[in-house]
Amino acid sequence: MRTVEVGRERTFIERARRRQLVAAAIDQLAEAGYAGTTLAAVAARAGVSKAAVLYHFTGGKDELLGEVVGAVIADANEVMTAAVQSESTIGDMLRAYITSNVGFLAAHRREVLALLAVVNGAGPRPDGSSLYEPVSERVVAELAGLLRAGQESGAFGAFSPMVVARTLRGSIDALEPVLRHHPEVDLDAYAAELVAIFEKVTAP
Amino acid sequence: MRTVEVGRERTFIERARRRQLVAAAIDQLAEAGYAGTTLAAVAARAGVSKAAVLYHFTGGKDELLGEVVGAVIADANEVMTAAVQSESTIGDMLRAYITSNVGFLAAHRREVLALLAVVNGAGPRPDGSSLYEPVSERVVAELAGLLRAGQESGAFGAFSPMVVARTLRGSIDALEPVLRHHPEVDLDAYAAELVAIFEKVTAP
Amino acid sequence: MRTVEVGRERTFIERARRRQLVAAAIDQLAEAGYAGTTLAAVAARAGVSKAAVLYHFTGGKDELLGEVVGAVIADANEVMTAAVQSESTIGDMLRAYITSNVGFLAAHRREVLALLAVVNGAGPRPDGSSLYEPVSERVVAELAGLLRAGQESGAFGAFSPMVVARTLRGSIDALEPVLRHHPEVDLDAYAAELVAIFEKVTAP
Amino acid sequence: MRTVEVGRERTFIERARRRQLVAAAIDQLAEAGYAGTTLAAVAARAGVSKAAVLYHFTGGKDELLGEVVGAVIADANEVMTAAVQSESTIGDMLRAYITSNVGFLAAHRREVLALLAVVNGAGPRPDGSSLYEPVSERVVAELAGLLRAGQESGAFGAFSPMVVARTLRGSIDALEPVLRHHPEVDLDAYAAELVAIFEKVTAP
DNA sequence: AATGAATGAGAGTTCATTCAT
DNA sequence: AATGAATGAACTCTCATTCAT
Repeated sequence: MRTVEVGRERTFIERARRRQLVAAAIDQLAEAGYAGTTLAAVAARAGVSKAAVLYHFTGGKDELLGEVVGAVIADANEVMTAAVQSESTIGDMLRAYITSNVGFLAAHRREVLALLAVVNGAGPRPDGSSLYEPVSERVVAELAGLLRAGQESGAFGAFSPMVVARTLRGSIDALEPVLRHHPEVDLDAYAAELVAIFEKVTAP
Repeated sequence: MRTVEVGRERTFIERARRRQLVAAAIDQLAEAGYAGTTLAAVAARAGVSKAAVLYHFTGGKDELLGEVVGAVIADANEVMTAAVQSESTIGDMLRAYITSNVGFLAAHRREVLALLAVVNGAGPRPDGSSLYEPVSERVVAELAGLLRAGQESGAFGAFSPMVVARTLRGSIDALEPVLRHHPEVDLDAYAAELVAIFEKVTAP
Repeated sequence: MRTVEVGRERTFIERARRRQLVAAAIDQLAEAGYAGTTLAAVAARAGVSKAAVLYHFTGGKDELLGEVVGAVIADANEVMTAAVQSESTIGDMLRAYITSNVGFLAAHRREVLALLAVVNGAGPRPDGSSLYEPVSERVVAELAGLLRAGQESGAFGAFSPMVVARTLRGSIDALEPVLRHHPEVDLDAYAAELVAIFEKVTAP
Repeated sequence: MRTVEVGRERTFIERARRRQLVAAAIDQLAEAGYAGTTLAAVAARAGVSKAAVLYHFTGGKDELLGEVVGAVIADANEVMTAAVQSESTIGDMLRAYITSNVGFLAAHRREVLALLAVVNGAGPRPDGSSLYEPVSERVVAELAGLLRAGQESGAFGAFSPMVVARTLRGSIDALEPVLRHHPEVDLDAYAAELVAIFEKVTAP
């Protein structure tokens, strides 16, 4: 019964409602976490009925949360890709990667908290597979690629690209409690510190 | 909310049962994640009834998971404190911190996966408070203290202790997917890489 | 409950649409059964919106399914009445009843499956009343009348007209699984067997 | 999560509760039909909560209704097998089949109405397969076997065993509206009429 | 004539928790 | 010390129906 019409056209109003519902879901996730994000809560936040949410997201909660994840990742990707690609040296690219990433976190606290809530909250599937971990692993792999390229070009020194990539991702993800509980922290300064740290790490 | 009935005596058998149930909870958390860890699942794993779990953990699921967190943290603390305190220079202490931490991860995969499942999976309480984040924050603060001491003694160079502390914690927590999905990774080598990284970062 | 708005005029287009929707409902009933026949499914099959179905069938699902029942029964009636009335002896009439009925089943599998789906699937109303059983009872009563007339004219022997009428109806309705799952069965031969059976039963 | 411990032991109380719930389901099915038989209705009838029903029938509604079907079929089988096997000639067996079957209907109206409600109401599965039709088909096949044996022994005349078997089943199933709406009908007499009918049909 | 949007009522199901035994 | 039985609250999801446009 679940129609999977891939390229299905959407009206303007429908797109607006979907955006509104995704926004409500993001807010709810950021504030109440994965477990606290029920369809009822999202619907109430958006001022509509539960059924309305399911009307717009035929795929149910999965589709809604999937859209949250997709939307935030797409936004972040856009910002970061632009920042990284506008640089010419690999060292500058790494700097841009860090600063644009932290910048995105600072500018989209709620979105990022929501993303982390979903990715951490949606445990392993009953069959053991994991829904979102492949995404993270891909991100780490790409980052490792950048680092390895830097080494090959002589811009970076010796280190294990995978370990440093994982370390960098972990360093950025570790900002979650800061986002949530320490809004007073100056994230630009934080980004500058991170840049300094990874300059030391990658120095030739 | 965790009741701390001061002076509550426990018989030997009772302590044994509690330990058994905590172990079952750890296994369940490591395999099925936070959402997959229901009282029924834990009880079944331990071969007892749901009611038995609640008999031993009057505080309900919260108390059980709290005990999981407490037990794993206590174990880790013991190992790491011993390792760190057996060193004499601050640099060696940092190295010991990292290697003993990764060593603990390697030796207690299930426990650590369980701990992370609880800490990441248990969202904010309905009242907004957070159950486990203070623990992490305390850990970060202690680590920052160590780093700051190193700076004051001249053993370490200039950097933001809080940022590096958070970075180090994030780096270690980022090992979770490795623990879960890449058992082939040599964690001793990984620890050595991490040591190298943070030697560069803290170098005077 | 079926509203009979006397004198309600319908345009040509409206009648066509209704016929189309009834046809879609028949197809859906035949394939997916009573439970699988939702307004959404019928609308999708007809290529219109759910709301369109309700626009044409103000009485809602009840009216739509009622029309299905009515249409199929009317069709069957027409065929069978013609067949029966073209015979002159009562014995021939009974034969014609059976063969034309099975013939209708063979020629209108989908319609008959749909009819049976509705009649068997629609349970008693909440108030206890039954929507379609009166129809069946009327059919049985008419058939019993034919049999009784045969007895009074001396063409048939002794038997309970009501029991034989019910038996004959049951015999024909028992063809449902054949229609659905055994399309290879030769229904003409089946009809001939039924005729033979009821000739024995009604023989003087 | 659904444990399928086949040979699972049940306590006395549990068996009693299950029987009670099956009885409540039978009553509900007989009175309100398949669609009217919700877990809430069954639970209310039994004076327990919905959750209690699911506590005793881990498999949910499917298991409950399956038990209804199984129980009624087992009861009917017992009665009819005993009746048929206590006869020595095939002709007597057929008579016993009919009378014991109608006798069971008379003595267990509600059970039989419930059985028919489930078998007719549970439409085709989404995958197209049917849950209970195989049962009916098996019954028809067995009956046809009996008839064929009668023919081979010379006790019965010429006819199609499958058609007569289907006809007999249909004849008995056609008693449903009588059970439901005509409690005044004398079912012993009805059975005698059926016996007479099928004696004529099977006469050598 | 027809629809997209929205909804309320109710479905089956899960789970932490209570309580008499 | 431990349990079987039971429950209430909450969850996701389905469906016939309404209504402004």
